[in-house]
Amino acid sequence: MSGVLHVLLHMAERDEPVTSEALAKAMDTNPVVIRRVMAGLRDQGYVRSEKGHGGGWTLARDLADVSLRDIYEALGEPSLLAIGNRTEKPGCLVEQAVNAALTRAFDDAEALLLSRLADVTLAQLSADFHKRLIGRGKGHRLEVAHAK
Amino acid sequence: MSGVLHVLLHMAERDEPVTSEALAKAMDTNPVVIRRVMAGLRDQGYVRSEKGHGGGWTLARDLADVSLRDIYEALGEPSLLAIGNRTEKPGCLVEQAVNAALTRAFDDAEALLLSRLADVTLAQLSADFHKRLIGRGKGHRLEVAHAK
DNA sequence: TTTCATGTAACTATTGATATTACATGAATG
DNA sequence: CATTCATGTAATATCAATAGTTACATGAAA
Repeated sequence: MSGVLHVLLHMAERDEPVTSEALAKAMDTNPVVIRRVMAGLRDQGYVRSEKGHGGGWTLARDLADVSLRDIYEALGEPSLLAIGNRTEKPGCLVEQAVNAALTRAFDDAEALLLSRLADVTLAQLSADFHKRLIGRGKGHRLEVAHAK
Repeated sequence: MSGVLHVLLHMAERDEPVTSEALAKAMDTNPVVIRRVMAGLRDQGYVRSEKGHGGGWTLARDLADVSLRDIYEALGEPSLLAIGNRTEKPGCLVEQAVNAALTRAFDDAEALLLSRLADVTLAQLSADFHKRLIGRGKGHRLEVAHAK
């Protein structure tokens, strides 16, 4: 999630396509990992990919039209909470009582998180970034900001 | 978390100490795992352990005095969220903007979850269990409810 | 003094996430 | 039109965290 948003914002600062290799270097990972993740976003229409010379990844949507929740969903809605119920349909009544209470708490927290993510657009993140850029050197280019 | 609460409520239904072996069988795990987890709770004063014949684990506190958050903290406050920021103190301004937004959302969700856990006591869970018990066979004994 | 139970360190196994390798497809370039 | 560059994807490997196991020590009750 964090890494994907990072990548998307860097792409927004570019006119030409960015290769998986360049992104992988910046994120300190492997190009194939980038392709796997981006493939999901492409299938949902958030980015485009081009093969061959001058190819790579480009944004397919206006930043203002995409919320963090959109991205979360495009990533396949991975589980947000680190803990959960031991079993899903327990026969034991004790466990049923425990599950009921925990599920209530978990669901509420998850719902809040999702609504917070829905409140923030990529455009807002980009604006925040440009605000931070003022008064700093021009270290915003992908390769420079992530120099080894 | 789920498993620990389960164990504590079963212990509450008993007068004599419960052995790690009995609990392990019910939780479908190993006695040593039970001891490791319970040792933490004992150090925080929530349960007592006794060696030798007739030994095992007993509750050390009134169920009404213990909230789910207390148990969570006694377990060492494991991280609640499954996702987080890629790096903690990023030099990249893009990442700083991403982190700031995500951290806000994460912190809010975590705070809500903790407050929900603080609202529920073991006594409430026990009461819910006994309510569920009405109109059901007497399948509440540890070994019966968790028969293979 | 034997049995039962916890206490704990050390080790092993399992699992999920991430990374890597290998090869195929397709687009630009000279 | 062959070469280079880039993505697409399956198969495999690595790694770290969690859980489980073994082994042995301690102490209490029978």
